[in-house]
Amino acid sequence: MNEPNNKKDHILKTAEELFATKGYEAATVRDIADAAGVNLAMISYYFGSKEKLMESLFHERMEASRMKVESLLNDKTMHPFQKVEVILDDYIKKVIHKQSFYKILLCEQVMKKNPVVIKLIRELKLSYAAMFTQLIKEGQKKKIFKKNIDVVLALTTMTGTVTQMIVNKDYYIEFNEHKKLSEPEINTMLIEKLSSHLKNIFKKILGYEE
Amino acid sequence: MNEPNNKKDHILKTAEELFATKGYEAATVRDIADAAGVNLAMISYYFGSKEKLMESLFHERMEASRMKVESLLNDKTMHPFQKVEVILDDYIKKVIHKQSFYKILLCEQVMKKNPVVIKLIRELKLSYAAMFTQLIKEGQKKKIFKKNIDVVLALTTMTGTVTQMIVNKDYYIEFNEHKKLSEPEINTMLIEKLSSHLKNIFKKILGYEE
DNA sequence: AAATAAACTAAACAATTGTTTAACTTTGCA
DNA sequence: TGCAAAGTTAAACAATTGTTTAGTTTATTT
Repeated sequence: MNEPNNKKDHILKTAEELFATKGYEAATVRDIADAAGVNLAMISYYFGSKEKLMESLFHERMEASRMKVESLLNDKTMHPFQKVEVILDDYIKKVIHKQSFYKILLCEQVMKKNPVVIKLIRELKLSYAAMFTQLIKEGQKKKIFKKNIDVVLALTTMTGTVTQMIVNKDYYIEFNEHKKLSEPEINTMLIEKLSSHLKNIFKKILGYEE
Repeated sequence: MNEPNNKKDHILKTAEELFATKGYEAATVRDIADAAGVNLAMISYYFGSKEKLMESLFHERMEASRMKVESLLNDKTMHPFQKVEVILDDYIKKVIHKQSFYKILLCEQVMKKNPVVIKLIRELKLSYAAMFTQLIKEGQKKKIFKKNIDVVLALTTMTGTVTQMIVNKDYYIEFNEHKKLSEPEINTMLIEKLSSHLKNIFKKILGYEE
């Protein structure tokens, strides 16, 4: 399931790991080739260049993690805050289960170097904001959410909290003395904690009283 | 403003800007030397190496932004939540006014490459957590804050929201149509928005009812 | 089986990297 | 003034970078 079935995907997966741990610039094509167990030239052969390898990674991963939002927005039966909860849980799981990619994403947002990557990120952010705006309006129309909600600020807290947790992970474990837990157990715990934490926060942000 | 080592500080400031925009690896010592208008060899002369230049930057900036917490914690007259508000405002202003450094800090937290830098970050994080824990305990003793507050999770939302805002800045301006504002005006607005946003959130996190 | 295309490799490529050298100029002070 | 220390420079250093080449092996098609 998670195992890449062909060589190209294997290189992509290896590159993802190295970009996340060493950074894009510091991870050389030789590092990637060695770690993937393939010849140096195979990276140019399959992707054209290191830069395009990065772009392929973003195309691949962002396509795979696209939200299934339309059905959620059009659902007339589900409660607006339940929809918010679904979005929060969906995002949290995505980030925690794909920490390597979201580390790369975070750094690329800071650098803004690769134009193709920037464009992909921009489109994702704006679609996210538009979707969330619509959802909030629905809740406001039903007098469930308060007026004058700052959408981008709300989403900034969502993405900021979760991505920052990737980086704070070790401190979190150390501070709360969860060292005995295995890696999957830690991730499950983080998802749990982040979920209730952000749902609680979003009640306040949206002015929702249950 | 005493500046005994003008040139060294100038190089440091230039390097900070380039590390923030291009990243540590991509910003070459020649880039830094050219941008600072100094000879290439001056960087090795003053700092020893590129790596130590980075470490000098962190020593310099983190020392300068050290919290004046002791007086805050020992203050018996100020309300616990007022203290939280002071901490939030202090952190927000620091990050917004020193965006370049906090971009670098963010990336370094992801990479974890330079041991000296990692150690500095770790010490800062743990001292922050310890300080905040004490503050929360004070509020709990006075029956103002609720029990079972996740300190690291709370701080993760604080740092995550603010640092993420640096990265979301352009989208925030675009989405809310604030393009006409100047850079200082934007920063003032961001500080204002983040302040009320996080104070609101922390009321919920701490279970504080005004 | 022969021919053609795809997959793969080791070696070489030019360019760039951080750092050092050795010579030169300026500064500070006895 | 004299002169050592500090500051500054252009040039060179070895190592590493991403990419390409030219050739070989493997797979597919006819």
